[in-house]
Amino acid sequence: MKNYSRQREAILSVIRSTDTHPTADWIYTETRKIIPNLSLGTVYRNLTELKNSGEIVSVDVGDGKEHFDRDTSPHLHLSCKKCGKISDIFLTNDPFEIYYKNVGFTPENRSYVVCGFCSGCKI
Amino acid sequence: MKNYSRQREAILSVIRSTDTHPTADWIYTETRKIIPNLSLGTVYRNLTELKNSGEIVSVDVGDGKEHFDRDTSPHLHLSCKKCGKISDIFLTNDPFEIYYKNVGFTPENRSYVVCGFCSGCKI
DNA sequence: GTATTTGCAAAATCTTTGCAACCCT
DNA sequence: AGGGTTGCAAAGATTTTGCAAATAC
Repeated sequence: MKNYSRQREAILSVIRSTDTHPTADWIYTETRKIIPNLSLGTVYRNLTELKNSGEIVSVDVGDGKEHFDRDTSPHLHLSCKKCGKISDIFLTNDPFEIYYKNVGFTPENRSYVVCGFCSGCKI
Repeated sequence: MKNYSRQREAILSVIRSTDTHPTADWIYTETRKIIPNLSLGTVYRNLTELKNSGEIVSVDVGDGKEHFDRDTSPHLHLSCKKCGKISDIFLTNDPFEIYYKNVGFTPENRSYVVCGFCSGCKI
């Protein structure tokens, strides 16, 4: 670890091209438009590598799939149970920072996800 | 939906017996000590049912498995990447409440999870 | 030249589902 | 009786991994 690869660059560029929160499979499909013989295993290996190096983060919205996010700054995700839309709310500071300090925890990946119903889908 | 069942009661009692954040498989193993011929499918079906009725919530800590929590009040989970321990931090109020109001979002399941390193595992 | 990375395919993991039998009301 | 629930097993879905060939430095 770690050498340049055309595949990794393409995968990263695809993730950076969207403000949605794509899954591995979506990233695979999109990146194959650039590198047609790309394999899914390569996508997973690179996603792991990109997470480890801090270039992307993963978001769990409770649908059983891992989602990825180009934005690594702490922010809040609102996930609508009906339409599936994931909205971002940017935070100027992390309100939980004080707790990490208190217990001596070193945060690496902050995932603040709230599932519920967006204004359009409210019951 | 919905009839009493011995299985559902046993599953719920197992979840309520621990302050860890068990997976379906752990709940299955433990509940089989009470009902030896319980099947895994029944565990999954009841976990879905218990989530829907609001008796438990699920927590995603980024390990690919769904974890469950008997505590349905909003709180923060600190998940250690090294030892795997998940610590709870109880919140007297939700600092993000203002954002839900602002965008008209109706929250149902709040999942605030931070992965990192606990004080004992700090590098 | 050595080590990393890839494509392919098989395997591993976790979760869901079809169905006949069973339990609850 | 009638409908929800179960156990079992098979199927689904997502992610990981072994390996030889290809690529990067």
